[in-house]
Formats: sequence, structure tokens, C-alpha cells
Amino acid sequence: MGTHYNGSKKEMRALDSYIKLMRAADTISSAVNLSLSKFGLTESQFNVLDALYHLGPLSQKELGFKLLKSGGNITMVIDNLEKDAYVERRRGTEDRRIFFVHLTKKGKKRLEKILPVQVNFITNEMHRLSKTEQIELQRLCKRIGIRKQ
Amino acid sequence: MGTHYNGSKKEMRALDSYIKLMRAADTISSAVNLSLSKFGLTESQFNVLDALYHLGPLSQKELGFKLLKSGGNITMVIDNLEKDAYVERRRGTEDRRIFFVHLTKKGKKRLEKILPVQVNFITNEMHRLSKTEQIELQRLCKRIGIRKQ
DNA sequence: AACTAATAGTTCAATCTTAAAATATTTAAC
DNA sequence: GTTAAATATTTTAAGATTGAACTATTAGTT
Repeated sequence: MGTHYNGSKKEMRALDSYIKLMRAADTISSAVNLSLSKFGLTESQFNVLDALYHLGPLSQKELGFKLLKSGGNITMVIDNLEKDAYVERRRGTEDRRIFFVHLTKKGKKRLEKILPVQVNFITNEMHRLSKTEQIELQRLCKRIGIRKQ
Repeated sequence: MGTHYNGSKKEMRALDSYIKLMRAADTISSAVNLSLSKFGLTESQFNVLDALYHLGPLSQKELGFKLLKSGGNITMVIDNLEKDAYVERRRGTEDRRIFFVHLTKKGKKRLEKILPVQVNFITNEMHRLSKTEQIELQRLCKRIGIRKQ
């Protein structure tokens, strides 16, 4: 919020922290989305594929929890990934309310092609910070990014 | 990205920094949006009102630049704010391509009511970090959030 | 067994967001 | 002065995102 608000120093500092945090995240996110768009994926889609790749099949509920997204959103992202046959829904046998989302062979192949490029891309982006700075950034962000009950 | 990727330490660190940064921004953004929703505003709408309040009338182009948003997006956000009569478009006299966006009295009043609450809210959120930590976070985020030409 | 709670997922309405194509206007070049 | 290039905004198509209402299924209560 701008320079005209006559808040206390403490308030000004908090606002400045907030703005800079948002701006940094926006900047990286835009870059990541641009990089992924060359592969025909969005950041959301990539995050789902990545989660399934590293964690194995997950229910939509679990995906939403891991990725901090709403149920409605997961439905839509999975719909789009399923259209492209990168994932498939498999109904739970014990509990038929649950859909487990599985990575298909096609999805796995696609991800394995993209992953190294993405890793490289993000490594370059983060290279603006030294090792020590990155560790410090992680510590600070961890404090902020804690899920509330 | 998960724990299974066998990248170098440097890569793992970069990915971890990226994930934690995104998560922190998501967390704060959700909280801010929730707080603003009580006033019937979105974060985007609030950011526009705030910019106009502190900087005076701006063209849509300038707004997009300040807020790191695309032209199409600004058009839509201004449309919605104009529906609620919080802002109005005034065509430029020298250059008739430009629309200057003005805060209306209603918009100014609304913002002045919300601003202190928001400032307080964000100050509380950021209170998880000490003064020194916030200053460090700002420094690190500033390095990352630099606009590319 | 029947009723109620809770849970998983879908659908809907609203807004955000972008890139690309289309419009309107201005500026530059010939 | 007319044409071409540049600029500001709008429109469009696709996807992201949420909260709320809805459906289906399960679990708990009596």
C-alpha cells in the first residue's frame, strides 16, 4: 500500500514485506507459467502431475490438501488433465465416494520430459540468491506459509 | 517438487525455495482475500483502489504496470469496480486512446474504511516475523521480484 | 432397518488471469 | 496528406480459483 498511509513504522514494515513477498511470488510464477506453456501445461496441471509422480496415486481430497486448493478447483484441473489422458480417475473399492487419481503412462512420460527442464529453469531463477540466502528465505517463508486450522 | 527427484543439492535447494515462497504467498493471499471478502472486495479490486488512492488517477496501462497485470485483466477489474461506482473512466483529452481511472467519492470512502482494517490485518499476519526478519525477507524478495525487460 | 451426520466429489456463478486477435486513435514516414 | 507503424483498450477463448449449493455414498444413532 502506498507511501501516503501514515501508519506506524511497524505497520509500514509489514505492508512492505507483504507487497515484496507477493511481487516475488508473482514474478516467479509468471516465469514458471511461461516456461511450462511451451509444454502445453499450466502451473496447476504441472503441480498435480508432479505430486502424483512423487507421491503415487492420491484422492482428489488429498491433492487439494497438498496443493492448498479447493475441491472444485481440483475437479476442474483433473478434468483437463484427463482430457489429455495424462491422468485417470479410479473409483475407490472400499469407499466409492473417493476417486483416486492415477498418472497414466503418457502422463509419466510427459512429466519426465518436462521435469528436468523445469528443475533447471527454477534453479536458474533462484540463482539470484546465494545458498545461504535461499536457506534463510526458506526459513522465513516457512514461518508464513503455515496452514491454519 | 517432491523428495524423489535425484537432483543436485543446488537444484533441491532451489526447488525447496520456490515451493516455500509460493506457499507463503498463497497463505497470505488467501488470508487477505478472506479478510477483504467481508467488505465485498477482491484482492485485485482492493489493489486497484489502493493504487488510485495513493497515486491519484492512472491510465489502465499504468495500473497494469504498477500491479504487474495484463491489459485485459485491468479492463475486467475496472469494469467490475465501475459497476459498483467505486471508480470511473475518464477519456484522455490530448490522447483519446487513454482512459484515466478515477476514484469516486464512494470509492474513496469505501477504501478509507477498509484500509485501516487491512493494514492491521496484514501487520498481524506479518507479526510471525521479527523486525529484522521482515527486513531480510524484503531484501530477498526484492531480488526475486524484479521485472524483466 | 431407518434416520441423521459427515464426507468426497461435482456443478454453478462470480471473478481473476493470460495471450492473441480486433478496434480505435495517434504518431511517424513518405 | 495518405499510408504505415505504434499504442491503449476491448474482446475472446481457455483455464484458474473460490464458496456455496447439490449429489452420492458412508458411518453413526436409535
